[in-house]
Amino acid sequence: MKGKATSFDIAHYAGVSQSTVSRALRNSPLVNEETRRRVHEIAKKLNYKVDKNASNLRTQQSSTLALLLFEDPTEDESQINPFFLSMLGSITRACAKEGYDLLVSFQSTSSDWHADYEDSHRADGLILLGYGDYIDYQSKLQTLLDNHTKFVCWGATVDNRPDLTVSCDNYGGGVLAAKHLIDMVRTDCAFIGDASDHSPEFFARFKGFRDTLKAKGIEVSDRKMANAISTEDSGYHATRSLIANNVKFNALFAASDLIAIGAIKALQEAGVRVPHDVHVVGFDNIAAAGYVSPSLTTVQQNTTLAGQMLVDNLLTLIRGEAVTSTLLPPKLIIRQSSR
Amino acid sequence: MKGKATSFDIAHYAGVSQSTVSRALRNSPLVNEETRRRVHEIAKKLNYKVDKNASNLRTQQSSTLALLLFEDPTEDESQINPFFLSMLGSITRACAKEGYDLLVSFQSTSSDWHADYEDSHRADGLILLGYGDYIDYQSKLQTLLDNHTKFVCWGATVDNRPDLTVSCDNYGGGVLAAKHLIDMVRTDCAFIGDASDHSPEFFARFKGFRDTLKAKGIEVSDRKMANAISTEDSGYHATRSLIANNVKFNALFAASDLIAIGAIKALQEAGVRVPHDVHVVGFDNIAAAGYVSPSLTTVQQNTTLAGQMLVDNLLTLIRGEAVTSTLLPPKLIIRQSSR
DNA sequence: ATACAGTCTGACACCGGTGTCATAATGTCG
DNA sequence: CGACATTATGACACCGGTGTCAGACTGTAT
Repeated sequence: MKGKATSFDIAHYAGVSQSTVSRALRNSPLVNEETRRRVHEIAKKLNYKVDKNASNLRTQQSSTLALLLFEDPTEDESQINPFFLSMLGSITRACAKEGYDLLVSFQSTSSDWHADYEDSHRADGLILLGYGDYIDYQSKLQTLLDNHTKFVCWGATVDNRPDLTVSCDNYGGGVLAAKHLIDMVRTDCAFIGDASDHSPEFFARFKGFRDTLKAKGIEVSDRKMANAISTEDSGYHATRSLIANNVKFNALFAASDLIAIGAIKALQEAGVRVPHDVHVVGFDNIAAAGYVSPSLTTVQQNTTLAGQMLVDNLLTLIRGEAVTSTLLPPKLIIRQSSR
Repeated sequence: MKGKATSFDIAHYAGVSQSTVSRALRNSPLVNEETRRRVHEIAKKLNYKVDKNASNLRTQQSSTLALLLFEDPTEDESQINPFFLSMLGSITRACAKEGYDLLVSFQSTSSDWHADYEDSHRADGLILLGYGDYIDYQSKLQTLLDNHTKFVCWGATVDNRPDLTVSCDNYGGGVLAAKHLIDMVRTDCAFIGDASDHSPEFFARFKGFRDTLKAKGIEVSDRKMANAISTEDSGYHATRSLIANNVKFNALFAASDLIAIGAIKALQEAGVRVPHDVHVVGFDNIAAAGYVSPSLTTVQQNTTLAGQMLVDNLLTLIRGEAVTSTLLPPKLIIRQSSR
């Protein structure tokens, strides 16, 4: 036997037609039980596997989803945002559970992601994962919509299509962080992240935080805010600039754990004690949050559930059914950095 | 225009045959420059993308690699070994660089991984990633060999086929760890990992470690060894059992960083100071190694290079050429846990 | 015996490309 | 002008399955 066995080979050995083999292997009720058993047996002996390309071509679907990861570029390309990695894990498992394969692809935020995975029938739908909105992000999403490409987004919203987004309740997370600091009587708060709508997720976290303090009559002044993207380095430098500007605060809310970790490092280097002098709260609950010293209080996003919802919603869309906007509840994890 | 455009649609608009369209799109030198331009233009306008299934079916290859991740089962399924995640990142990037797609799949170690990705023409080759050897691992690899499936392994060896393995020089890494502890005059060493050939990678690390100490006339007694799989929890409990047995040591070598992190926790809980009382050295250099307190001295595996080599070697095999066994040099990263 | 429903199977078109072969059109040279 | 190489194109089989349709066969009611 040269090359791989085909359904014709099985047909030959079983003494039936290829059509019958195809039906038997898919357990069609049309075939006789005895025939079905014989075909399965021979298939197993020949180590036969259905050719996915032929099958997909005929049925016009691929049983495959594509995960497109958009990342802020970092100096060290091999380091991936741990939060996304965690999502990747849960998405992979969710796909497996639903019997779908997963194609993974990193997209440089600058590059022209043609997102041709679905057009080329490599995948039935796309999962878009990444912070914020990049150059042309919305217009590219619009192209996807125009092409009737099925996709769901994590975090970032799609104009007029809230149903395509699965996201953590970032605003609610910001509220949790603020309430916790109010409980701890630490209301002279700084914020590090991106308080513009350039990065919608970070902005929502900030708004929830700010609004909650405001309700208590406390303002977060512009002086106490610094921009950062979600890397340790960026958080470190943003915090240093606050310190250099002689900004005073007794609590700090970071838009992500990586930022918070960088912030703690900058604070400690400046001789500021955490949590004694400054309470720090992060966002995401990445693994490292439990390892840093002091361990980091943070707002947890349930990545397991998130991955499951992304896959579920996408599959629903692919089936042509409607989905509703999905907002996942955040949860405060209190650790040493704020007590 | 309902549905997606096909090459026939383009042929129609361009006033040429479908054959010519196919050739033009692949920039065959056979087609006239002017025709080629017109076809490309129309294709772009129609948002045409080659149907991968049709193309793959005809050419009998998929431009896709499959990554199969084997993990020791943990209680929290969503947490993936960070070292593997790091590998995943570098493999993804390496694939993209070579113009290949990547299918990612988690395999429960217990489940029957038919590894049918290649048989079903979903992927041209497999990358196997996981510690150690599981039930039937070698026999399953043998099945792959029998089926002429192209694959490469990380770490674990394949009987009689060293060329199919890309791996860190685990033995050399163990040597580095031992030499470092000798330099620090901490030679009363414990080892936590798996000092049996059940887990070949861990065993090699141990051998390099043990042999180096032995050359200095120092024995690592069985009493000072405890088994653990690569989780923080497992490292924690293994260390507690050493402490409970009243085993004395002033240095500890852990077969992985996760084990080391669990070990440090157990030591600290028992009132043992790290590094003052016990020096700790890990293996992998996962991100958390830099975050824990004290930060962890460890043997770094170059995951970027490893991912690249895995992909390169696999592609070489797919081209039908020979590859040689690949061993990557480890590097010692000295941090606070050993000084 | 005839009609008819139910069960099972084979023939065949089809999915959308790719590769081969034949051939038309044009140019070149003796 | 005929022989021949060169260039550009179309026709067509093919990859390996899936879905439709027709029909053979069996059993049961009329």
